Amino acid sequence: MVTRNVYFKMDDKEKLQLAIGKRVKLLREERNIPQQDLAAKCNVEKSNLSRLEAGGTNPTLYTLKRIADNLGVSLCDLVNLEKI
Amino acid sequence: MVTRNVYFKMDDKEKLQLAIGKRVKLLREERNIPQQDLAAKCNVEKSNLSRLEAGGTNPTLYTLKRIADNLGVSLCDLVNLEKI
DNA sequence: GAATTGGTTATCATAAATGATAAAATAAGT
DNA sequence: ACTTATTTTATCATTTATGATAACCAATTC
Repeated sequence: MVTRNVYFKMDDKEKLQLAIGKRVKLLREERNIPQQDLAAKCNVEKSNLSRLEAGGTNPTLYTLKRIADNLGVSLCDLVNLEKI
Repeated sequence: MVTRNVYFKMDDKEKLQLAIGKRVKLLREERNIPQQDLAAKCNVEKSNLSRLEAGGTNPTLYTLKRIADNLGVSLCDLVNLEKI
């Protein structure tokens, strides 16, 4: 049995994922852009974007950058999340 | 024009990676924190952090969050990159 | 009711991020 | 020059983000 030395509580990651998902969904819906349209613009699979908005993934910087660009916000603005 | 790209053409992803790496390195050095110390605090491998600062990886949001926290900046601030 | 629209969920494959370790290179101090 | 500290680089294993596809659900619209 390998004991991993986890510095952060395990649900910090999950909270972060939920927060970024919520933020993307909010910004997208404010602009009335269907999920699949945003996905297409960003060159991400719609299933992937659905998972992301649901907090089911820990997106990479590049994925976030493409989403930010196509939502018309800065990367900084996109990751301006509620306190976690 | 012949677009043969004999000379290396950096794509957006690579530029982004270089930019975030540069930013992390700058913030870390401003605080006089050795790479290995920051890596340990963030619970990331020092080799991983070295690659990240060199622009050799496309970090996930959670990795960036841990780095931001341990550098004492917000995520928003960490990804406040030069125009790409 | 059938078709459409927007979204979700499941599964599998692949690419890539990260972990883990070691060695080599570089810088800094004595 | 000799340590010591710091960083870089290489390699391999593991985990996971993403791609790709399909099926499904819930409203709407014709």
